[in-house]
Amino acid sequence: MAEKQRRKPGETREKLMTAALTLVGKGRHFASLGIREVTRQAGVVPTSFYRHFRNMDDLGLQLVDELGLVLRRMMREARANVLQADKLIEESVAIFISHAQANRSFFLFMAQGLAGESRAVQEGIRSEMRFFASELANDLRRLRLVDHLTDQDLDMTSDLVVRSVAFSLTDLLGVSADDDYQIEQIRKRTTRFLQLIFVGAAHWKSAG
Amino acid sequence: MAEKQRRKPGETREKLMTAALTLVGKGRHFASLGIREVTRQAGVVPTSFYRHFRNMDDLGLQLVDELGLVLRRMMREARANVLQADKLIEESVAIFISHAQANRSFFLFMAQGLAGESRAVQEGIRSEMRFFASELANDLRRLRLVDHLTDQDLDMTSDLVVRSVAFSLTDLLGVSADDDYQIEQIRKRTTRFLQLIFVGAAHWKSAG
DNA sequence: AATCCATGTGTACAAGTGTTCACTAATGTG
DNA sequence: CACATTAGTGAACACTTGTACACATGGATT
Repeated sequence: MAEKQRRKPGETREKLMTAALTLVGKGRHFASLGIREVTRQAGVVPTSFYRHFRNMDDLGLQLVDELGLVLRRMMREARANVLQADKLIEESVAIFISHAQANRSFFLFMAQGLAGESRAVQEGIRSEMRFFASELANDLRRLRLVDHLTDQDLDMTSDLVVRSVAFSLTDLLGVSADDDYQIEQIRKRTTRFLQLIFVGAAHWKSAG
Repeated sequence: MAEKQRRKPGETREKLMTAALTLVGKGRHFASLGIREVTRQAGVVPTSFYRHFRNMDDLGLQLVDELGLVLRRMMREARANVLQADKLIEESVAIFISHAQANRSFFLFMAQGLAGESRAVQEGIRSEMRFFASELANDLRRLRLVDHLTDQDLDMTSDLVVRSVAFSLTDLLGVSADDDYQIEQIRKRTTRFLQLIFVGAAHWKSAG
């Protein structure tokens, strides 16, 4: 019989989170996942679940935390790789798309969670997006590309940018991961969205 | 015992769809609803479900069709009520928000379906949004406010507008329906988003 | 008036669900 | 080394689930 096999601490915990993400990656919605289902996918007995999470919402919240890490990695890479200001938008979008592909399940979870069942998860994801937007605003301020904007207007612009990119995410996750043509279309369209927004920001007069 | 009580044709069908929406309105996610749960909410025996729908996805698809009607009503009202071009954005946003409040469950369903479990529902909602965007493009063309834009750029602008509004929807549905302050904030922010986009469109040069 | 069919009802069943409990082995701490 | 804690296991529970079946009934069609 299968004996207890204790391995690295937190390994089962990680297996459970990965299992949930895997199921989401297979097309399931997080809200419809059950404890037994997740433990089965993880190759663990159902009772083990309670050693690490109180319920599925709890697991979702911890996934949001990990999502935060993914987003921070993405920001860091963008900051490191986007050198020429004139290619800023194109390159940022490209980096975003490649990260979204590499962490497909994570971003699926994020897109689902925005209108998900758990209010806490919803709020967590929203909060991550706000953080992302505020970091973007800082970067833009630092680059001094939009000096004429008030802080408030800059925040609004960043917010709109982040939302637009997030929405493109749902486009991206809707097409199969190897449909290069469609992905290229999404990349182009997202780029143009952002360009349009920045043209607007360049000519924006506050309190208009 | 409760005898069969045949009423208007399609009444049970409607009761089932309303029941699903009601549950969504109560905070449940559509993907996590079950047949028994919906029939229970509708006050109908589980087997009745199969007289009208093959499964929950099927019910979802029919909800998307009804959602289309709601959107069309909203468009019609916007066209009838937005008279002065200079208040176009403000008034459209106001109409949108009031419709979103009046049909809260419908729009919750829409927000959920965008990243939902059923690919067909997802595609249906996306298709409704495309239609909405193309209608918006037509209206803008008719009003001759953005004459310098190519058809393609006009489509892109409309698309971005619809997406931004749709995202605001998730903000709106996240706050309680009688939190006037928050709703007013969302209204203002959405209005500014659209103004920013239109400033961008006004200064947009194609093939930039 | 006879018939058909769409739509309703009740019963049944096998499978899956969340959660509790008592038990056990590995690990970190004294 | 002894011991408390953590993290794994399997069996059991009371329910809920989707779906199939046989049957009833009202309205429409013939």
